[in-house]
Amino acid sequence: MDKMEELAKGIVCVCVGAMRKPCCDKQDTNKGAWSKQEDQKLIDYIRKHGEGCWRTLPQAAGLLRCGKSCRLRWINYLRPDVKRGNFAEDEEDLIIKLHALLGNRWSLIAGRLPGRTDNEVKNYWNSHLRRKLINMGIDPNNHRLSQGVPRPRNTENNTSSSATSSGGSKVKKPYTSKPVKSIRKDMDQVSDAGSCLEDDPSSRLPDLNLDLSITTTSANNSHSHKICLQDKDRKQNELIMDTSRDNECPVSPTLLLFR
DNA sequence: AAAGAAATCAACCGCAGCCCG
DNA sequence: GCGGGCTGCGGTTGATTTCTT
Repeated sequence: MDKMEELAKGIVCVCVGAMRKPCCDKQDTNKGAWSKQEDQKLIDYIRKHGEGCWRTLPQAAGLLRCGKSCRLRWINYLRPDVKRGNFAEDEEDLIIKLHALLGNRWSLIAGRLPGRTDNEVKNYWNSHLRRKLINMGIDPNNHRLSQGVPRPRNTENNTSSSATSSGGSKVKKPYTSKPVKSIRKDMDQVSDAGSCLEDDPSSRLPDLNLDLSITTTSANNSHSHKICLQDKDRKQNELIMDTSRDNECPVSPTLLLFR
């Protein structure tokens, strides 16, 4: 079936010469996991020539990969400034807040997390944070308190569970109320992220073509993120997301967003 | 110890937007 | 203004790892 489709595509491409070329000649490219040699070739080439021109890079670097694949491998894994390992609690909070603001714009979110890639943030959201919010009774798609999901009885328990998920050891099944597959089904039933902003015109975001800059300030026990939203007209608005963790506020910083 | 289930993450795919001729 | 090429993004898949029974 697949081969027939490929064949058919090929025939069509030959017949209509002006048609858009595929990003690479799939017959001549490797797929799947990268070998160490391939990684090294890519690193060496980019060190010499720099990033860019992904389409011609594989051939120039002697790689049997398509340009897209090279770019992805470099950005997500090989780039020297890629930060690997568990997400800090700060980073988790920031992702949740930015997701509430921006929706699934992973590259924008990742851009605010030094050393993190969009793919990593996306994976982390889908595997950890989504469930975390669900468990807290928050709809991860629109960041509203959801009615169908039981509210947390003890906030402290929930915040502590969040700490474990971001901690050093891998804690499996921190939020076992729902298997992933059923969560994915749920996704179909609720609107996209940010939709809550759409059904409430008063809270609609002005324009998401924003220049976001975030500064993290930590002093003593207080902790806050300042987010500067700069729109196309260079009109700047500052949004302070107070995530202070002092004793007055035993609630997870995450929930402050929904107050 | 083994098998099955669940979780994680790297990589692929297709589309949209930008840029340039 | 239009069309084609390239890049980047987000959704999805599938292999691998880890946990549970």
